[in-house]
Amino acid sequence: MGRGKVEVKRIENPTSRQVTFSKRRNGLLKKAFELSLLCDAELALIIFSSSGKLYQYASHDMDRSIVRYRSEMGLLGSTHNQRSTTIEFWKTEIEEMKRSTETLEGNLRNLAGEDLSNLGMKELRQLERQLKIGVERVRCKKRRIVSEHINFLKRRRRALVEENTRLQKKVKLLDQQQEA
Amino acid sequence: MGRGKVEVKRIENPTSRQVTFSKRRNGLLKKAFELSLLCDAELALIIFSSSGKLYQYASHDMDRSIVRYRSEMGLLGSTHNQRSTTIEFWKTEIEEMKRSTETLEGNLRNLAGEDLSNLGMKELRQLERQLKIGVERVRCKKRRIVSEHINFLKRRRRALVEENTRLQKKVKLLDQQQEA
DNA sequence: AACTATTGATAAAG
DNA sequence: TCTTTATCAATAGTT
Repeated sequence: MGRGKVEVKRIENPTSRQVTFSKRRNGLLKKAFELSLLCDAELALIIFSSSGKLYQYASHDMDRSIVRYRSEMGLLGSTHNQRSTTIEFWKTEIEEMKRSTETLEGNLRNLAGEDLSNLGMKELRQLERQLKIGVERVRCKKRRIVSEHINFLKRRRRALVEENTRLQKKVKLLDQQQEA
Repeated sequence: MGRGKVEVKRIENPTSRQVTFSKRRNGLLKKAFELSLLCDAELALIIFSSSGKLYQYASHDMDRSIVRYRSEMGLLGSTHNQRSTTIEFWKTEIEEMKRSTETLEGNLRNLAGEDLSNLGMKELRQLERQLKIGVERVRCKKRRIVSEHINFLKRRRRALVEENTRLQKKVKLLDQQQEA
């Protein structure tokens, strides 16, 4: 995709390697994001450039995904390690969880509109959109509840009207019997 | 890239979601491979389908990349603790963290307007209020950013106007000197 | 799974 | 690094 097809092998020219890295990295991150969103998948992507710089994308939370990966793999190749079933193991588990908790709390604060200091315009726009969607969903749910309640009341009223009619007839009948 | 552009949001139809997942997953894995090869980068990619199946790609070695990622992210201090603590203690710690994580995730889903099924009218009202506050805070922050930017531009403009005036004077002066 | 019409990604150039 | 443009690659919809 570009002018002339490219052979898939290490690009020797450092400059064009860097340029290509930058472009393709962005493309890959975008596609990772789209895949997770479109298909409701959990993605974790770690990229180290040849110069050692880190780039990453995690649809949910990097640490959680890593833990999930580990446990998934653990089930498959469980033969080998006696699992250093020691405090060390649990310690790392806890550290992972703590970090992921912090991330979650950060997201939560953002959604509550707190702690917006280090967000840029782009993030703010996205956040606003997300919040609006949330409001709309909540309103929708409220409407449904109200509507259901109204329907319930309507049915109840109809039943009462019918009951009433029946009783009136009965009364009339009884009156006639008494007159006779 | 396909017939008709596609909105980047969760595909509701399960069949086409699955098909798209399959196609895009392969595309993503291929691109990840190409990036690592072309640009000599270290890549680690973990994918969980919505049904929980694991797919992965690692240019070097998944565990190595994860370790590198962790060290890059700055392992939380956690140098070492006294060994006085028992495994039981850590276990309960973990249980607590898991529970708090679940709560946090629940709140997060609520705030995103997902999973409202077990909320009553009262909770919904509160949630809506919270979301509205969030939206207002985000808008406020946005306004502040825009306003600051405008002020910056105004200052800049004023400075330029002054500069301009000064230069015009200078030019006029030079012209007069030349004429003389 | 295979086929294409289209969109999307990106190599090269500026 | 950004933009533009020409081309190739990925894939959405269809069979």
